Amino acid sequence: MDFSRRDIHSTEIPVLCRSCEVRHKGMCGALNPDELTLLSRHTRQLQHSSGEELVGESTDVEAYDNVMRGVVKLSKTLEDGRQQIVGLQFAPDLVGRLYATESPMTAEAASDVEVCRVPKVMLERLIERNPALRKRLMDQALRELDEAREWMVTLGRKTASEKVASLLMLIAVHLDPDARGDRRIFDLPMSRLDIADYLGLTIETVSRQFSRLKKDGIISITANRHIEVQSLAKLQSRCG
Amino acid sequence: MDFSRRDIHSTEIPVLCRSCEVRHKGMCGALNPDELTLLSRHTRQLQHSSGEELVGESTDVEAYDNVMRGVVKLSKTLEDGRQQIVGLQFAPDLVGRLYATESPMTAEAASDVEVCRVPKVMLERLIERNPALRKRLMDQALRELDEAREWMVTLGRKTASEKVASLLMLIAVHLDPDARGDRRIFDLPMSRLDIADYLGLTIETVSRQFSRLKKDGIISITANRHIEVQSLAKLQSRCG
DNA sequence: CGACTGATTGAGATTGTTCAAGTTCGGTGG
DNA sequence: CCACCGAACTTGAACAATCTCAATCAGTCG
Repeated sequence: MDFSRRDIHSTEIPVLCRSCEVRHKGMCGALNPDELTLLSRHTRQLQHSSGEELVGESTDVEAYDNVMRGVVKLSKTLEDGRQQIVGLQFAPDLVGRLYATESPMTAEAASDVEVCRVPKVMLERLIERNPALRKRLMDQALRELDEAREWMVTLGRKTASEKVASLLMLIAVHLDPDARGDRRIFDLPMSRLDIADYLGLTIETVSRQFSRLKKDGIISITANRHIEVQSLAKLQSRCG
Repeated sequence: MDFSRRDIHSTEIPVLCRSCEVRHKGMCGALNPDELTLLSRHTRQLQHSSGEELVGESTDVEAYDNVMRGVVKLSKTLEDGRQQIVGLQFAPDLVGRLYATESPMTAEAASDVEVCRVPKVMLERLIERNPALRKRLMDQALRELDEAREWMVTLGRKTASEKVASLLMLIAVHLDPDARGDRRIFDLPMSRLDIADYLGLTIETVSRQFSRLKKDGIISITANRHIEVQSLAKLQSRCG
């Protein structure tokens, strides 16, 4: 969203993975110079605009994507079309189910996104040889599992209003983990429909809950996507 | 449930981990004879009766539990007491959040349970040295993540009736993965309240859905817990 | 046999959905 | 710059699903 909407689809851009500022926190931070050089010869930095699919549900996986910028949503769909978003991935997460030949879900750019695409076998060989990398990916899997279970509580036991508050909280925290103070300003990286699909609600219910949070002075919204959280503490108190 | 309800609480029984029949599929299957011997000197086989807590939410973890028999439920609770079950673990799963000092959830015996308890540091050292073990635990984490996401779809997007059918399906498959044919007979390893907490429903709704499945001839229930699935295919068709 | 726990059933209240208008936003072309 | 357009969002009213509360039933334990 903070990204001029050029009409680019999956455009390669000539930048190496190693030059990315998020690298030390992500996968690449576990690699030594030789490995980075090796990797850079096999990876491509790609841009996807909002809505583009990175990997389809039940399709073969031939590469993993390291998120450099933007937000990727993971979703699953029932036969009749009902959809559930089962995870959001922010930089510097690695997108893709390790070791699976078939993706258990769809990965799609929620906002405009920049990723570093690594061939599947390439990464898996690297994991074999590099314990630090292996540990990082293990930690990511465990963290994602924690988050998935946390979200199960939200889906199963919270009211619509608590669900919406919880999502705003989640995004506020993920988009700017180091921010201080009680206020937050950010752009939602997803549409109302995405939000509804994440929360297990309809867009109408989501909209009503946003209106209520506005009326109660906890947030203000401009241009549909631009959110100002007046008080994280008050928002937290609505999360159930 | 298939276990006489003696009043035993966390009783030690003098059997080594290596002697268990499930070992080749679980963690211990990745160990060589030396490691097994080493392990057997530091582990204890324990029995827990239904309802006993193995690990409390937000408490320190000092050991992991390898499930040998029975079902362990993982749950999280909101401040006001609303509870959500976020996972079920069957033999030969390892219970416990790897590498965390504090457990993100409660682990509790859903049925009477037998576990092999391994000290935390002991197992973590073993993981360092044994790539096969590491891979198994990585695979378990990834599988649990898949299951958690699968369940998010159920929680977020399925109707009460589909939720109940999905749970019966899940249990039928897990309790007897190798069974053939279209019928299944098993004992529910959990109470109606547990089921409700797993599905994000109330016990009344769960009960009504069971009654409906009975009326429609898809299952029959005796003694509250004993389930006969007349047709897995029909049950599947109700899973959404 | 009573008391107790867990499960079922019913009736009414509540929450969230559905369907049907409106409204706002962002882009496009005159 | 403004009018127009489609997509995304909001709002309202009726409806349906699920919850809540209360009564009843079944099985178990003393």
